Amino acid sequence: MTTITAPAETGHDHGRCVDGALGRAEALCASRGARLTAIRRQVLELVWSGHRPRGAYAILDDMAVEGKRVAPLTVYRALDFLVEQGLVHRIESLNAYIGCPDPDHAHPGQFLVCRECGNAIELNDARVSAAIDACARDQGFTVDRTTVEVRGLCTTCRNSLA
Amino acid sequence: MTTITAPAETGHDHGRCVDGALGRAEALCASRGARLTAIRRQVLELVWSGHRPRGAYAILDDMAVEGKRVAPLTVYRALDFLVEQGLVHRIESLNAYIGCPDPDHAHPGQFLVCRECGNAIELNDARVSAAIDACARDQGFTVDRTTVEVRGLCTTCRNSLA
DNA sequence: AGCGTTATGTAACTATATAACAACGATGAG
DNA sequence: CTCATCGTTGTTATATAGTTACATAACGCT
Ligand SMILES: [Zn+2]
Ligand SMILES: [Zn+2]
Ligand SMILES: [Zn+2]
Ligand SMILES: [Zn+2]
Repeated sequence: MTTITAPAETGHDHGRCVDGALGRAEALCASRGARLTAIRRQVLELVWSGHRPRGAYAILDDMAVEGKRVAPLTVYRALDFLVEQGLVHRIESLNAYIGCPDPDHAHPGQFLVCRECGNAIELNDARVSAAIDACARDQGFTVDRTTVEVRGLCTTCRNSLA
Repeated sequence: MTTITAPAETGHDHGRCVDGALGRAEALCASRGARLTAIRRQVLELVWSGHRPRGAYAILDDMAVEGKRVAPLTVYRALDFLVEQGLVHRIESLNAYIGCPDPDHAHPGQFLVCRECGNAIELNDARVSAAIDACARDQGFTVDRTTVEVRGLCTTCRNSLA
């Protein structure tokens, strides 16, 4: 199984994309009895403002109105909640966060991150997971969490640089 | 091919371990015309002070003598050099650095990091690399660099917690 | 309403990393 | 050997990322 999110499809209607994500989040939280409060919802929406990972402080800036800034903690708490619920993934190599297109099914998170456009494509490839699990098993290592992040150049950017 | 470093072998003589790493570094830099200066050598030695990833500021503390501290930049510059030469890997999920046991052959870096003892085992498993490359190819993505980090519990710690 | 739990506010602080510019020092050409 | 050059290091300031401690407010149940 390989699930793919295409961030920069031609004709991509991002408003719809965000609405879908927020809708799934509402439903998921409701079904779990988790509270998607106003702040958490706003942070989730801001994480989804594009398909490139967004840093906590960028979100913090987004939330400022008329010189009034929320505290970093407010954002980090919301992000912690969203990550816990699987609505958002953290990209370790960028210290940034990105919305998950498929929060209903638990999965690690494997990402291709373009160095030019900054977009991140989420994969969840069974071959990769299986290979990692096999290695861990060989070492007698019990896996909690895996981080797979690939930096490089996406198709679109490669073509446009040619 | 699966290369393994066992950080916590019983009877592991760490002095020898460090000497070996420094020797390989000397030879490698000499063969490349790269300059392993006193500072760089010291930072490499401190990275190798154990088999757990060490943060830049921890190294900075290590280097302080009688209240005299070097600047962060000094450490970061040395680490940049060491990473560039493949003598050290950066662990993204910990913002920390660890010595590479096999700097002579270029390789990404795949790590199992124990949540209890903090030790990191470096793997370089061809199955994992192949699976990732295949995914990237499927997406038309050109790979620069891959980050594979697995967090969990090592054999030793699992047994001692039992 | 009363009460425990969960979420948010506020402030100060720690940790991680980079920028800009000056000074030093090894190396090689002349 | 001397000077010019380039890579390395020093110094100071600043940017970015994340946490601790404690107070207050909202919610959800009885
Ligand atoms: Zn996901
Ligand atoms: Zn791109
Ligand atoms: Zn290595
Ligand atoms: Zn362990």
